Parts: sequence; structure tokens; C-alpha cells
Amino acid sequence: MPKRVDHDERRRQIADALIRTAATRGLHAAGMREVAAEAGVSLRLVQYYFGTKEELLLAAMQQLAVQFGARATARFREAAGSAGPAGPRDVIAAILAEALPADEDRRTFSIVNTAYLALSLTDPALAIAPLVKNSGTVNDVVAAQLRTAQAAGDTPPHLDPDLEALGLMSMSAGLAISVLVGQSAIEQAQAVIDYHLRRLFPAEAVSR
Amino acid sequence: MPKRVDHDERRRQIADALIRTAATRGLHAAGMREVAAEAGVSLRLVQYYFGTKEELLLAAMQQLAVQFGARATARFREAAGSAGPAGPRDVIAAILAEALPADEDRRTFSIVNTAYLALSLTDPALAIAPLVKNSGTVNDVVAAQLRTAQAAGDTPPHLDPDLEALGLMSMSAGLAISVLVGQSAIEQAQAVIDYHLRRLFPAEAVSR
DNA sequence: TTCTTTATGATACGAACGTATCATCAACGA
DNA sequence: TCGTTGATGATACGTTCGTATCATAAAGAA
Repeated sequence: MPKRVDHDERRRQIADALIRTAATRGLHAAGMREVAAEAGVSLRLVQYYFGTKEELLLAAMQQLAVQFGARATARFREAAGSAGPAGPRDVIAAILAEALPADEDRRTFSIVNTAYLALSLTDPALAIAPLVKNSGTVNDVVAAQLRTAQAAGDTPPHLDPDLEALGLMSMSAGLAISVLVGQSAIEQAQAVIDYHLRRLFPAEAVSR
Repeated sequence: MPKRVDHDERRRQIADALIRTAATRGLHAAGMREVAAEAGVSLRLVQYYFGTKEELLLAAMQQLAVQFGARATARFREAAGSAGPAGPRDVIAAILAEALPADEDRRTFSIVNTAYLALSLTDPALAIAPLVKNSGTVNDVVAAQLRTAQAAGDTPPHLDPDLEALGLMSMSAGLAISVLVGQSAIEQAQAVIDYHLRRLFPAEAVSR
């Protein structure tokens, strides 16, 4: 076999170029030619790894979800530090903070994620199922963490974990958009998040 | 003067056709030809009333905001009924309920509004300013109503009106998207809204 | 009637897009 | 060395889009 090349790595590079382009010029404006130029490869190669644009869009969407999960995990692992495993509050706080456009990378994620969301609402080719599944999984994780916290006595037992999880994640998504359009500052968004975290975990102090 | 025709009314009809088309096939896919067909007029007439597509997009965006305001106003006027003027809770509940895709009309609004939001993030031609201004105005109204309720003793004084208003509106927007993608049911979204309304107005009972 | 406005029809142009099709070159394992 | 695979280049096809340009018909106030 000649010329060993990591196909998955190449696909990731090209998908990253799409995400970068979509963050600045829009998802619909990110054409095959522009993605190729952003990735530093030829148009022919983009066609080589992704036969169709739809295939490229789907791959980039999935990659976006993977990146988010990895970053959130890394964040609450770091938050826990050497103090044993990460507690429910650390996990939830990490997920919520990761969804806010605090820096350039997360801003890119929020923009492209919003673009995919809007596109999925009307474009049947872009399956809405995986997007919902990813978001639903995060939702379930938050709800499970709340139940754990309730069992430990850190969260008031009268709260509905599923409803609170849905409310938290929805608020986080809404706050991200609010910050993106410049309607509110990132500090305000984080303040709202912190306020509701204090409401859900009244016994513990606010970290950071 | 020959042939009296209400220009504003015609523009409204065409803009409505754009909104209807954008709700089903997407905002970027809503071309001049398709809008003309949806409105039942010729392509030439669309060009006649809106010289540019950008002009049409801006007009439809503004119309979307006007429709939302009118519907929210009508809703809390009806909620108040003959029992004098509408209270702060009625106003806030009406705004939040109006933002949820409970029926076909409101679903259309949510879809197209989300599409505009995503498009504004990357398209400089579509001024983000009016969109932020509209959303910011609603935010201020909610905050003002909260302050009024605090003065009347219906809302706990330790709450920050601005932060609560931002959180409420953001959560409402996030819930709308959650319902649109089918992640959560409209009843769940309304339950989350009701829960937070009870938190903000603990003395009053839940209406409807 | 006459003139201006409203509206339609039939195209046409240039640009951009996704996609496809040639040939060609470099690299590396067998 | 040889053959397979990765990668590039140039280019072309068909479609769709926004926009522009003709001419023309209907309708109502002056």
C-alpha cells in the first residue's frame, strides 16, 4: 500500500475549514470552493473526501457536537482538579459555561451551531434527528446530575429535574444568542447562569 | 390620479408571502420568483415594490416584529379582560406565551425569526441593529413590569429586574427552538415558563 | 378621451453554485 | 522498479439566482 494518509484527519481538517468559513460568511455562503481555499487544499480534494456538499455539512455538524462534548468534559475535569471526581454542580456549570460565546472558539461554535439549527428547521436534507439527539443527550445528563445532587441533599427535593434541565439548557442557548447579537454582555449572561446555579445548589458557594 | 392602490398593503402582502415561504422552504431558498408565486403576483411586481431582495428581507423582518408586538398586546389586553388594566404578570405572561410556537402562526413566526437571527450573525447586509433594538425593547418592557410589581409587593425585592428579564426572554427563545426541533413538547415549555412565573410572582395564582 | 399609475409577460444577462470529467504528478509500499 | 493511492489543475456543464430591459394591457381620475 502506498502513501499512508489518515482519512479521518483530512476530513476533520476540511470540516474545520467549513466551520471556520461558516462562522464568518455564513453557512449557506460557505461553498465548496471557499472551503477548499480555507483548508488550503484544492476543490478537487474536497470533492474527493466529500462527494456531496450535504455529506460535508453532515460531517461538520457531527464534528461540532464532538468538539463541544470534548471541551465540556475537559472543563469540568479541570474544575474538579485533584479534589476527587467532578460533582454535579461542576458538570452542569461546565456545560452551561461551554455553551456561552466567551472566547473566539466558543463564539465560532455558537454561530455555526445556530446556523445549523435554523437550517435544520426547513431543510429536510439536513436531518434534524442527530441534532436533536445530541441536544437531548446533554439535557438528560443535566437532569441526571440534578437527581444525583438531590439524593445527596445539595439540591432542593421539590424541584423537577427534567423541567429544570430543560429550562437551564434553553436559557443557556438563548443567552448565547443574546450575547452573539450584542444585546447583552457575556458578563450579564454568566451572571444569569450563576444566579440560577445558586438557586439549584443553595448550599454550595459560587466557584470562580 | 389614476388607480388608487395602497402601496403599504401590497408591500405587506408580498412580505407575508416571503415569510410564509421562508417558514416552509427556508429563508435563503425563498427567492424572488417563489415569493411572487406565493403572493399570487408576477415577479415583475415584486421587483416593482421591492427593488432589491435585501429591501424585501428588511421589510419582512420589520413586519415580523410589528406582528409580534401587536399579537402580544392583543393577548394581554384580552387576559386583563374587564378587570381593569393589565397587570405586570399579564404583560409578561403574554409576551412569553406569544414567543412559543403553540400554533401554526406562532410556529411560522418562530421559524422565520430564528432564520433571521442566524442570518444576521454573518450577513452584514442584513443589519443586526434593528433586530437587537426590537429584542432589547421587549427586554426593557419586561424589566419595567418587574420593577412595577416589586413596588406593588407582588415580586420579591431581592430579585434583579434586568437580570431576570434577560433570563426570562433568553429562556423563552431557547424553549421556542427546543419545541421547534421537536426536542420538547409545547406543554413542557409552557410548564417551565409557568414555573418561573410562579417564582417571580409567588403571591398570585397561576391563570389559565 | 387622455394620461398616469398599476400590473403583466417574456426574456435575457452575468454571476455563482454544485457537480463532473478529463489528464497529470508526487509519493511510497511491495 | 512498479503500481496503487493521494493530490492537483484546468475546465466545463447545467441550474438557479438576482437583476435588468424591453413592450403592453387594464383601470380610473382629470
